[in-house]
Amino acid sequence: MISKLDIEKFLNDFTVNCKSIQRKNFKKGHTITTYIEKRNQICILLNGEADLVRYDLNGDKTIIEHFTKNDIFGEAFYIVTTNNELSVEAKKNCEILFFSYDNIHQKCKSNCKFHQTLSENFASLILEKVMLLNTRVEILTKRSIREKLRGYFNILSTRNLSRSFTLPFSLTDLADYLSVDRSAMMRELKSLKDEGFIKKSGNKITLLYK
Amino acid sequence: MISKLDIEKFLNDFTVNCKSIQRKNFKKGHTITTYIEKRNQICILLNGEADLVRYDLNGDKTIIEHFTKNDIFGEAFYIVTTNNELSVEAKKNCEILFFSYDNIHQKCKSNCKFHQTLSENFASLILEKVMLLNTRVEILTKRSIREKLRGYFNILSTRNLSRSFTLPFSLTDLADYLSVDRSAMMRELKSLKDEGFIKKSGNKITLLYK
DNA sequence: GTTTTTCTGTTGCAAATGCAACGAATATAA
DNA sequence: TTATATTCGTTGCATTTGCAACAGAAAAAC
Repeated sequence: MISKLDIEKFLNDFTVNCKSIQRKNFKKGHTITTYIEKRNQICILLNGEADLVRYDLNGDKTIIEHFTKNDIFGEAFYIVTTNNELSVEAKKNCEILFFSYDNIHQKCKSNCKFHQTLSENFASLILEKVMLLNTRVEILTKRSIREKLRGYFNILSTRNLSRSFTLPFSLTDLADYLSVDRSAMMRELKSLKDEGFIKKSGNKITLLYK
Repeated sequence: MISKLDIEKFLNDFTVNCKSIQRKNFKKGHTITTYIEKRNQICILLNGEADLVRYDLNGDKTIIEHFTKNDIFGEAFYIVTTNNELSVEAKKNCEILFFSYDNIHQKCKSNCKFHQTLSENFASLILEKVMLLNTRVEILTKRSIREKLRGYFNILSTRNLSRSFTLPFSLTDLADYLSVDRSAMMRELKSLKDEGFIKKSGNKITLLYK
């Protein structure tokens, strides 16, 4: 089963000279791609950080997903409706691998080894995405900010095999990830601290009770 | 690309006598499976309806996913942590196909045609799940009940190629799907109706404005 | 056909959340 | 190093949302 890290390994081992796979660079702040038409595009973020964002009719911006190194994304995963105007924005300088879902299982003319490996392991790659999405849904379905925070902290704690962990992004972004108001979240963090459930210094959290 | 409907076709065409794929029936109200240990189990709901539910520490029940005919689910899609106690409950009599992720790509000894087809099309099956989850996340990230309702209605309307559509489940379940309080949602539905955004009779909705 | 259960529609009230705004602290760019 | 932008931490206040409760409608079970 291929993991996120293995992508890197394969890229190092085999030169990508296959025409159906493209590699591009984007500067911070630029738009990497938009989900408008159905081109079945799939992208892998090799380096940098990017957000999948939605702009509401009233101009409000919402971060739907946050991508880090080796994350997989693209409009191929979305049912594009006219109501959604989704785009992926580079939060730092990004290096992206583009290819199409349609030719993923086709034999590559240049007999490119990376293409072959990608095809063989595509299922596992998506499976990881499913797991991430399931985690996100489980947190988003919690009814209160407190429950969302505790749910997310528990996951981070389990992942880290420790009661202490560092948040993978800023508190501002955390509020976006949990889809709650930042100040309300800060208030709740303070309560959790005051009531002795967590210890917090900057972005480092320690769970005190189970 | 295999679709949900094709599963049915394959089941009709080929008898499933492969040992690594099991078929079981469950009566309404019974537990189909639990996500506790990591057995990499994958299930396909052939008939009936089921819910993936979570029981909180205080006993509250939350519906995380609702499955209908030919949906795919299972603990293989979850990062199981000790904090989650997830189980799948039959809401109606259910017929389920069980198999393991581990042996999905292994050659089946009985040379079973279904197994082979499943293996070849597994990626597409999961891809559909990703799309469903993305839709769900997009709705859950909306900040107000009104926005959630409008977002969901827009999706149903687009899917149906019409401004009128029937909700795929009860209003009680809709509240669960949107992860909001039912009475608060009813209040919001009433406002939407009173303000002329929608027309509603029972479970049939018509969008009046864009 | 009758009983039992679930679902719908509503409301008053309490509690949680979002909004706006601010200075201080950090981080990033020039 | 200084200037500029972003993030953090906090608060008062308005609004939304959740909770509890109930009666009638509809659906399911018997």
